[in-house]
Amino acid sequence: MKKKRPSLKDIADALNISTTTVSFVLNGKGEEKKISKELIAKVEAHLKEINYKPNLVARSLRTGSTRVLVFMVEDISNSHFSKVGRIIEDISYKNDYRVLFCSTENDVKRTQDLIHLFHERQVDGFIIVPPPGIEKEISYLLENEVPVVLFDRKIPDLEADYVIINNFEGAKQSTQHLIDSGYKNIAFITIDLDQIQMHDREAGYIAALEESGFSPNILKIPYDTSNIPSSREKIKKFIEKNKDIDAIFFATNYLSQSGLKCIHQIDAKLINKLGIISFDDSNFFEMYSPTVSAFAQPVDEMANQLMKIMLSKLKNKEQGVPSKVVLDGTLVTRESSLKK
Amino acid sequence: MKKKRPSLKDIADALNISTTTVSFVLNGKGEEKKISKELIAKVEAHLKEINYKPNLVARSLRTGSTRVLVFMVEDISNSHFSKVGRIIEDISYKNDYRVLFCSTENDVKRTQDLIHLFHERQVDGFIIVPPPGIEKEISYLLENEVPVVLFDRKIPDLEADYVIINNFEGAKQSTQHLIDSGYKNIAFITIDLDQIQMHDREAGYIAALEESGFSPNILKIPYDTSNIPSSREKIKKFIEKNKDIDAIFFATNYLSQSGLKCIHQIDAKLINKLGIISFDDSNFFEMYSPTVSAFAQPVDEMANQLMKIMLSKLKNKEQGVPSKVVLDGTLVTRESSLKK
DNA sequence: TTTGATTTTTTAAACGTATAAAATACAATA
DNA sequence: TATTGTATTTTATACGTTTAAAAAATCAAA
Repeated sequence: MKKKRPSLKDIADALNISTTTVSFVLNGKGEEKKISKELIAKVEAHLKEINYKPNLVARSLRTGSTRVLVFMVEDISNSHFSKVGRIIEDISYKNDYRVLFCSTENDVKRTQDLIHLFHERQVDGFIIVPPPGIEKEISYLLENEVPVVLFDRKIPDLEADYVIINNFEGAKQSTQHLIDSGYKNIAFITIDLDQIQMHDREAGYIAALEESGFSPNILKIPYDTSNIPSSREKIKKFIEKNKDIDAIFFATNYLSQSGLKCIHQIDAKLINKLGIISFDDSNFFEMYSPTVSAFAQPVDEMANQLMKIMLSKLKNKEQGVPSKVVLDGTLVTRESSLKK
Repeated sequence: MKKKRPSLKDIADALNISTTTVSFVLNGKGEEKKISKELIAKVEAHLKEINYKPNLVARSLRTGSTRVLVFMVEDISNSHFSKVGRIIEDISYKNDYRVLFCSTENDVKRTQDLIHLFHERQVDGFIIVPPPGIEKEISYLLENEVPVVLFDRKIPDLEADYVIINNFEGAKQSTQHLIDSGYKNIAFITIDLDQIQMHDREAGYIAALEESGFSPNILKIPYDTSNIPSSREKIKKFIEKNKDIDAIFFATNYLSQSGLKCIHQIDAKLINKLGIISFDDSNFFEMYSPTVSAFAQPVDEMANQLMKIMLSKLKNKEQGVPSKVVLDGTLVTRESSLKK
């Protein structure tokens, strides 16, 4: 005795009216469609009584819209991304959209799968932090006129909307701050990925050093979520070998966290001698001792801009030139970057 | 000039055959349905050529199945849950299901929204870590014969399938281990939530102490993700006030992490005097210094059991008595729980 | 060249909703 | 009374699939 979920038809039959009428009332179009007050009341009462839940799959098929957006980032548990995600979720809710979150882990194959999974299920829009090599899938979405907004990094030569920050300036400013604090031997620890935002950060670091006549000292770690211990080994060796380093600029917040652990392991007192600054802020940094300085991305503004673009694309399917938004971050100076 | 995505009909028209034939080939039923080899080849070639992607919304409406499962946990960024999630995702993929992850944040309202969101979109099954107060929605799903498997904690008086661990035994064993290591004044720091697994852990702690004639010393922190600093204040005060404590048993891995930071802040050397053990393991624990002992849940087995139950429910919609699986965890002893 | 058997392909309906267009009811007007 | 207008409700179709059942095509035997 399998209980079938009631459909509009069942309700219509029970009340001896047409499905159209029920549908109008259900969608709050009763008045507009001039359904009589009594009938509206009757239908509403019945809907409530049986606790009717519409079949959104059927609705989506009919309307062509799922009212679902996808937010795909490198790692949703990274507080930088999850903060943006939370704001996006709020704005979406207010506009009657739901948001699905997922992590690409910077893996192309996985990202492709996710994009297809959601596109075939007709989600209405994508907000994506694109991993390297994903150009083709993004183009595919674009060709099919699916709203896409890139975030955190753009894809060169691709005419897509994006919201990013000025990575070069941010990195230059951060490095300059360390120089201003009196550090003279500033290392840069980054990820060995061919992504434009990483190149920009590196370039900003080098530019600041050159202006002051210092020379760069860079360590590149392979990006590999599954092998954190090995990255930590690399960082450790690097620090131990370069005894003259008096400050380190980490290119991402998770690198900083790994780095701090390494520093602690090498020598619990070492942290008090090194100047530290991180690209991207993290909750962790104001809890650590010493508190850690960071170049923070404008989380609120990014989320707002992303959703502004997304909502406008959802509204007018025909689109003009892509919006290319480049925001400035702010340097948050805490204890770790002050000369001791 | 909006480009419509091609449908089965379009393909059928282009090839001058019926949609049925196309559908059979698309679903690999060509041979079975005795479509001629040449026609199969022709259709397949065309499908590939236009890079056809079926509309899964339409398919779901027709078949009544989305082949999507939902994995709802307290916090997907907690490594305990994300490890289980990863295995579940693997098994699901092999069985042609996709998995959506989401965090309830232990919030009833949010969980209700999520359950409705997904149920109305006809997902095929739910694996849920139920927050307190969610009984009604779970019952609702059960009544509608939606496959649900609870995990991490059960709901008393609810006839649902679940996979949990023996929290009482785990806590007792962990406490006993501290006693065996020579600690005499063991505190228990837990979350002030009316959840059965928390009660069991507390009871296990108390039972072990009583057997050895020690008396319990318990701190309960309110569960509140948004207010981590305040919990840390509470822990800090508790430790500072109870100078005689020589060991602490934390009821969850995130409490342990907060706790470790507090201990470090109070006195960098304090960690070397205290015995520490955590319920639930974490990646963090083997990186910390000292490495942290934990009572680890059998992540692999839990995931396997969860999926075994889920897949069987998905197969035979009619179900007999619920599967109630209670697993044993294992004590992972590391440096932090050895007497110094 | 008809019959039957077999192979191959198509017709038609269904899933549950939304909505344009048509239909009905009812009152007011001429 | 017939006509027009307005208010209310329904009919019919579409969205893109899947699939039972019917139909057509092919071939072998009689």
